Amino acid sequence: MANANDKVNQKAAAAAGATRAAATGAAGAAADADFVKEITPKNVDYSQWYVDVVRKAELADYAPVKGCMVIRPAGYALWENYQAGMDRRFKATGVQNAYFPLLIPESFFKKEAEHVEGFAPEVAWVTHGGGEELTEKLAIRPTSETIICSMYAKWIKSYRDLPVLINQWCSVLRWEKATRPFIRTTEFLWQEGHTAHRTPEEAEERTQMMLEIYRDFVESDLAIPVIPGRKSPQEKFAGAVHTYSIEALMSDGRALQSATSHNLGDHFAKVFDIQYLDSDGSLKYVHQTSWGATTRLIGAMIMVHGDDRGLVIPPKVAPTQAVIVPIMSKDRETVLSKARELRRRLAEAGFLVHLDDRDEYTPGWKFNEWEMRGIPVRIELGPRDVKSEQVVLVRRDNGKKEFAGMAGLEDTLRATLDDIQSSLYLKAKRFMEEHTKTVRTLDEIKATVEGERGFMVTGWCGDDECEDKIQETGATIRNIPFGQPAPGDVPACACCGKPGKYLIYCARAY
RNA sequence: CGGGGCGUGGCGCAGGCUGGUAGCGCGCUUGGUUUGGGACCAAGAGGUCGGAGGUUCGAAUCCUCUCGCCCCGACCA
Repeated sequence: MANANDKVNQKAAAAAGATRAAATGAAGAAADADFVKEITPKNVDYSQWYVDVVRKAELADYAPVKGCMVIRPAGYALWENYQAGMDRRFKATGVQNAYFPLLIPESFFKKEAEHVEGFAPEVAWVTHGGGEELTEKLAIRPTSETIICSMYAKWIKSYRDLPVLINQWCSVLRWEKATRPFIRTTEFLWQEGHTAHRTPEEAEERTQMMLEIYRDFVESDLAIPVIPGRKSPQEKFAGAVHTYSIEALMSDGRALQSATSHNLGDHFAKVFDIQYLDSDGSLKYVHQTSWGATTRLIGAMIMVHGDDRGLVIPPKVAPTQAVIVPIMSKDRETVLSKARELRRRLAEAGFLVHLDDRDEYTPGWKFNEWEMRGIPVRIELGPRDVKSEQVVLVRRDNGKKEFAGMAGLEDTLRATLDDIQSSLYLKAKRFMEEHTKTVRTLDEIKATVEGERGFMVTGWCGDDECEDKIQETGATIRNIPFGQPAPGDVPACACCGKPGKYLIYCARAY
């Protein structure tokens, strides 16, 4: 890593002198390498690029404990915006927030057989407290179904108590073997929604409703296109009847499960004895759902939109939407007071705007710095602009510069941010489409996984053995997308060649 | 958990083979000149070389163990 990085930087530094003179003021993607230091280019080492972006943009840093990371203010501000975007949508459907304990008694955890089996390998246990060994060890929650179900059993008595729609924002712990910042860490932040319903139909409706909320949030706010669908039985949540997911495609061609929604049926209700008296006088088990999204979505945003200059944040979730960089060469006070006035104006208009009036850095340094941090729009304001009542607007997504009149700047900025938001989505969507191909055989899957990667669309007979064979190629069935073709139009199974039962999306996944 | 790579001031690295008590660039501090794409000059501060043992008169360097990070695979959000 170090050697590759070093060589690249030397090369970039050498090239810089030659090209910098030629690249006058006009910014462009072609000039990328000249200005980027400290970030390994994507095509040299993608993983290193990712880690470099995380650290240089100060989103996170490694913590003293293996697999754990510190989410720094720049990263946490993103998460707060994600939370706001999702929380608002959850509440609009009647969901309320609550908080359940971190520690779960072993006996609770063991009740649902499939659930234990699925999570056992990655659970951390508390065995001592107050200097003494505990009589029953306590699991640090890897997910909260069990503790929440135990409470639902106490709270739910009548059909009039239903539905119960509760969500909690918290962190969970899963002892992972290989970790990467945001994508997979030992402890991670998430939300987990847990609902209880009167009928299976109502539970199923909620399961799909929540997946649709995730799809809407991820596509609208994070500008990441996704494939919504159902997980294969092998890939579903441990203890669920079935699981739905939204799958996104990262810019290295690997898929990332971005959120999941589970129909738990009455599996947990039966082992936790969550029964209600229905209007017909009979005792019935509730039907449940759970659904979650995590800080992994930050990793998705980095990998979908980021480039060799660093982070690119979609305006809708950007903690800072525009940064004003004053050029204070001469007439310092005039420029600065104009910049302050501009900041106030834009803030009053509702924009998240920052004025970088630090004296110790040159404008050029600030340009690079804010690009690395992914701020959607830069507003340059110099003596010439003050005279002509204008500013220079520079877009992070494509580097384009334009002059904008000081009057009506609010409208221009609004339109620019909107355009960046939709451009990012369209660009990602185009990438996903260009990296989605139809395959017919295992060999084709294998070749694709080892080659250009991306999504592979094919048919599947539904047998576990065939899914296992797909997994041996390094790819997995990401999901069975909604909107399946008519039974006769499903392609043949890529493994056994028998008539396909499902159209599936496969990919090498994170 | 297997295979590979790397741990040396805040960051990136050199030194290691051939042991002699640590150096470079960036950053940081102070002063000055600068400011439209990572400015310049001068003077400074900062390191028990990841950790623990061992070999040796002497260890960043050699040996053993250990911890961490990164990459590639198997499992997961």
